[in-house]
Amino acid sequence: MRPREIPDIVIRRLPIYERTLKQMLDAGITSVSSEELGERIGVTAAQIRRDLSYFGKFGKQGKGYDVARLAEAIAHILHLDRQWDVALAGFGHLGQAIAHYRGFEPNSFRIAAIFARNPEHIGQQVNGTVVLSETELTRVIQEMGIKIGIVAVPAAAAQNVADRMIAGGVRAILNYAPVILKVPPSVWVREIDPISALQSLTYYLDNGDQPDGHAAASLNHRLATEATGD
Amino acid sequence: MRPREIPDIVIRRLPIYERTLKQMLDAGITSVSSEELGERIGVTAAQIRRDLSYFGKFGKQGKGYDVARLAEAIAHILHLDRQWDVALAGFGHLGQAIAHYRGFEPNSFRIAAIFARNPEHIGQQVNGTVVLSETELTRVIQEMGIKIGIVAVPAAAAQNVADRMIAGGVRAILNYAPVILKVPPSVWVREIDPISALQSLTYYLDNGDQPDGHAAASLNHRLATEATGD
DNA sequence: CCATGTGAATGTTTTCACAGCT
DNA sequence: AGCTGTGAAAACATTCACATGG
Repeated sequence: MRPREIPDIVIRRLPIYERTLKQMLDAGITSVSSEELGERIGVTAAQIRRDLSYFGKFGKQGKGYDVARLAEAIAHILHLDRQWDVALAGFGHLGQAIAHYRGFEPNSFRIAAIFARNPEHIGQQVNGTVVLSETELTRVIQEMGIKIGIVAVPAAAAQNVADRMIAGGVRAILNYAPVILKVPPSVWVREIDPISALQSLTYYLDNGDQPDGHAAASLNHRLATEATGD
Repeated sequence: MRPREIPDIVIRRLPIYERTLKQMLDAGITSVSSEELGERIGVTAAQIRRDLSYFGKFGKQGKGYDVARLAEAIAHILHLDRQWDVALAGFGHLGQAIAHYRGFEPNSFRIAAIFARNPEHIGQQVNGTVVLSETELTRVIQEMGIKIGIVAVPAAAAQNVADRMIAGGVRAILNYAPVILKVPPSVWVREIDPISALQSLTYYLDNGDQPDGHAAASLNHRLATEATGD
């Protein structure tokens, strides 16, 4: 029998838990209750306890959770206790911002390959990674065994780039292009879509309504929407 | 009595419907069934019909929907039938990528003010918008009547920037910083969090599991993930 | 006959509330 | 006394399935 199916919505909350625990650890906090953690994150204590219960028992009754231990446990569940090579396709303003971002390395990722179409970009280096021609995309991804791709090319090129990443062995894609990618069932996609996010925010503006269910919607809403960056 | 409360999850799907309809229009398609639209987007036909039913009747039995008319109706619901001024805080690699992005104008937004801390950036122009000192943030936002802010500053500065945007009158924030912003109930926040997205993807990699519920999870998952406001 | 719009059924996620352990 | 982990209940979201109207 299967260990029980874990809802994707739960998986999407775990990185926030892990990040918050690491921040607490940096602040010298070594123990935390679900109540306290929930307050920092903006979710209920019950939700945190329920989410964690899918994976085991990490707390001590009457005491709470050991911050370091729980952070490690979640990192392990998410396979963050190793470094993942990522392939970046696209080197326009967005791709360059992604390539320069220093938040990947401390969080288990490394931009291990960058692909551009513009000949002027090919050969440039960012953080020690050389920009390659996008014609090499499938081959290099395959040879390097890369399983994660970031699509930061214009909408019109996104599906083609995704297809070629998948042909090279990519199984997870972070898509910044405003397009719904068609991928086989073995491939996971998360969308980063700031325009959609803004367009849904305007619904609540200027019509005199107060948003309601505000606090509750917070993290869940974010997780549901997967958004984008830019 | 209130017109009935519309779930935020529904609001978050509308921009995708609108975008897809506009793409179809560009392709010369003038009529569409919920079945066909759902297939393009990756959701069920029933979901599209249910979502639209919160707002009225837009289709013709036996015929489907008029693409242009439905796109306009959704744009109207989301208040996209006007242009929204947006304030951008942060002008590092990410902020510059956002400032240069050409996708705002055609989608009802305009980066109307940019704020930086680095003196070398202040005074620069991007698409006709001058970069101002972040010390001016609250005053300028207030004077310009800006209601939407984009936070693209380092994590440590994000809460302070958000507070000052809100003091200036901002009611909706797109947050790129990896921090949970604390905001009053009258303010909505959506998170753009690529690191979290990647960290949830790795759960599914390398453990031999096939993703399941994949197709169904797609759009909903993305929507669920974005978080915020509340 | 086709496809919408929607009650009813089903499925999923969150919250309640408390037994049980420290 | 305090807080976890979890059955059970409630709330929420999706899908079914069909009456209805073009």
